[in-house]
Amino acid sequence: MLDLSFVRENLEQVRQMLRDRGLPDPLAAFEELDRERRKLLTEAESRKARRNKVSDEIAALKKQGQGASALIQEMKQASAEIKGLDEEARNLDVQLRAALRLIPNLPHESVPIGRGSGDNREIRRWGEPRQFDFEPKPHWDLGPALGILDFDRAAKISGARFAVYTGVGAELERALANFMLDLHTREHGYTEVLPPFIVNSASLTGTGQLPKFAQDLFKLENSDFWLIPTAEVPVTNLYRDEVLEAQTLPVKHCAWTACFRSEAGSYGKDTRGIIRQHQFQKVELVKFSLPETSYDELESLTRDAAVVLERLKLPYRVVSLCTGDLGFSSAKTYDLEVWLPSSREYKEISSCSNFEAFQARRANLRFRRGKGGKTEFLHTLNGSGLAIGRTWVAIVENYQQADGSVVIPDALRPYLRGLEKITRR
RNA sequence: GGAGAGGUGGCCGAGUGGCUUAAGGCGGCGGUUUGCUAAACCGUUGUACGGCCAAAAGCUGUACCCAGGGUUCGAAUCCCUGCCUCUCCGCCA
Repeated sequence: MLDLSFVRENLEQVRQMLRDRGLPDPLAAFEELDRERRKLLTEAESRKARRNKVSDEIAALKKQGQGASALIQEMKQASAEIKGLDEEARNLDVQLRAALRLIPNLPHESVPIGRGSGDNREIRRWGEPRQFDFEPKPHWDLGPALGILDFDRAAKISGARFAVYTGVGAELERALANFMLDLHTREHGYTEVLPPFIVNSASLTGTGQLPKFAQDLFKLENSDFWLIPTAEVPVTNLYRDEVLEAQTLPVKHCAWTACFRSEAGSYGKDTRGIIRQHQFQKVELVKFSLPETSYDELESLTRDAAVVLERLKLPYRVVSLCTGDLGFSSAKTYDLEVWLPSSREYKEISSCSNFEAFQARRANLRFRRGKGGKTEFLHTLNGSGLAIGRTWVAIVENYQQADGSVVIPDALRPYLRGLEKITRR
């Protein structure tokens, strides 16, 4: 959410931003609503001031044993009027906030302007895609053939967009989680968190998934419980409504969780394999930062995520998302895209974003400089470090051999009791 | 699932409709005293949104005692609903 007075004072800039993002303008009535609301508020408040004063007078009169029925009658009337004014003001406030919550974040000035993924800017590449002397197979052929992935039984017990990992397939998934968590906690200075995978709607509103993106989420029946679409939600909300001390910043957390997404509206996209699933695992990196250092923190967070790919020797590139492709809450996003030989393209495996104060305002995440300082909204950042299922895919596809076996990258072998190769058994 | 007790400022804790401008204490901050430390003493103390002001300081208004409704001229206090915490019982990995 953007700051109300910021929008009030920079209406044209906000409108230009919406055009850059290619979105309709929800601000048509904004100025009028805002003005009317403030007028009502001032009126109601001055009447309340009078009511408070007269109530004291009534108390004083009664104490002296005098009657006050004329004043009480007057205040009865006044209270009814105040009630009406309050209600009108609240109405306008609800409308105003609804409009405000539908406005996406302002992109950082370094974000390229463009309409879609075609306008994203490549920042750098790492590693060379391997030259195969045979036709590389997709993971949805390799996995079932090796007996480490089972789509048929997943469809039976759950449905489409689910997978069962078996044997070394399951172990590989677990090894990747441990490998990533160890790297980020021991070498990159993140404190591990294992949060609930179910959160309430206040948390989802804090990070911006609600109210606009409810259709992407799984909701549990007869409750205010939702399955988390990413660890970003519980971890960013850890400090909701709290005031952190400036010297503790940046606070850096990593978390392994399962993630659940309804994938409504993605019919026909990535239908084969495990690229797009209703349930997947992810290690997430989350930072709470001072405003003035948040873009440095974005660079280092992106590096921290990229190190996972480098240790696994998986070729990747870094892309800066353009205004049209940028997420709702993000001011700037780098996608890490890993090379997938079967489709001969780079595929998103991590998305690292600086939200500036956008989430902090919604979730009321603040910090204080020194003892007497004013509270300020801090900046939040997060990125996958990495999506585990997609890393699993990248390893199986990039390390496949002509005979259908898969070599385990060196860095992962200690996590798989020294196993060097996955073969059909 | 059953029974009960609770939710008040950074923390502890008082507060049964107006004398509360939320007592008192702890902590924090500033000061006096002190060779230093400690102690004692004095002062001070939250958040949000408005108004006055060029701006800051300052002054001022409103709201906030878990949340949302209600009763009342007036609610931390009375009523209703919800959420959360704790204790005991039952069930359970």
